[in-house]
Amino acid sequence: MNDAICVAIFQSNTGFLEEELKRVTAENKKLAEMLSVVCENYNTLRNHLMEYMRKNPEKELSPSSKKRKSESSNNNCDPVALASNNGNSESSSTDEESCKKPREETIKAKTSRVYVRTEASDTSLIVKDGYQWRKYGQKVTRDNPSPRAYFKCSFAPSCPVKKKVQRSVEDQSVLVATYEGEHNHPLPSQMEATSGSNRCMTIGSVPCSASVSSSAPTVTLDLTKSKPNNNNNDSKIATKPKANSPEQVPNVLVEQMASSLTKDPNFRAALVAALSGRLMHNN
DNA sequence: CGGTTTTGACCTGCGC
DNA sequence: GCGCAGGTCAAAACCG
Repeated sequence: MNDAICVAIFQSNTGFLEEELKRVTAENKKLAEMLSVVCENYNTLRNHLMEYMRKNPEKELSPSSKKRKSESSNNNCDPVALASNNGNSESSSTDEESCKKPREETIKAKTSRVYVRTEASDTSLIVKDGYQWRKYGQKVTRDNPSPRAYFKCSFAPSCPVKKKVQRSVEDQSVLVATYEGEHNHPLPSQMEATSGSNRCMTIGSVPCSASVSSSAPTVTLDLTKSKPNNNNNDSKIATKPKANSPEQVPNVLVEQMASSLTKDPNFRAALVAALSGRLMHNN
């Protein structure tokens, strides 16, 4: 009799574990698909850049008679940064260093840029990255008809991080978020996740969070899928016409980006928060 | 009522 | 020195 109970318990546990294994496998697959989408977006942008540069070979050299700062060349041609980086946003900072005054070098400890794809109809300049931001200004800049919004991190009063968000000139559905400085506090959503209530980080809803480390690749996120179902996410995320099929993405590149992402502590923290949040939610 | 957003004014750096 | 453009401030409006 006891044996029968033990067997029943064992079988139910096995079933549960199998179920869990299937779920984790599916989740793993989902993450791999997300990564390939990131690669795909990268390639799309790069192709756009190549095409653009082919069509306007000299335009780059004379954007306007006035070039106030190196940043202007840095800021408005996002795909340039993307492509020239070849997946490494460090090049943008080397650009800055090459032509920046020492004063700025000392002030700007770390800058990084994140590309977020949103609905074209979405006029808000909100990039959900897990942190709390307070908007302190908005300005229409010369090189871009869409306004640029200025944010400060409001989670910690002493946090020096600032963020600029502006729509890409090339693609209005892409938000370009430029981060300056480093957070001196943990990710708020991560804290919430560990306390059992993550507010916005779920894998299925595709990331409110993007890596902002300047040593990490520039990342394009696709938020056009507002809320795919957690469990049957078919991951047809990219909405733009495809320049490259996922099969064309070189494995080396995928691996390179994957390793860059996994090396980034911010990304890992966000991923852990998201996963733990989901697991807790499921259990 | 406190926090956030909006928005015009102001400050600052840069090119001419 | 002047004008322009980006960045920031701060008062008012807004919102939960």
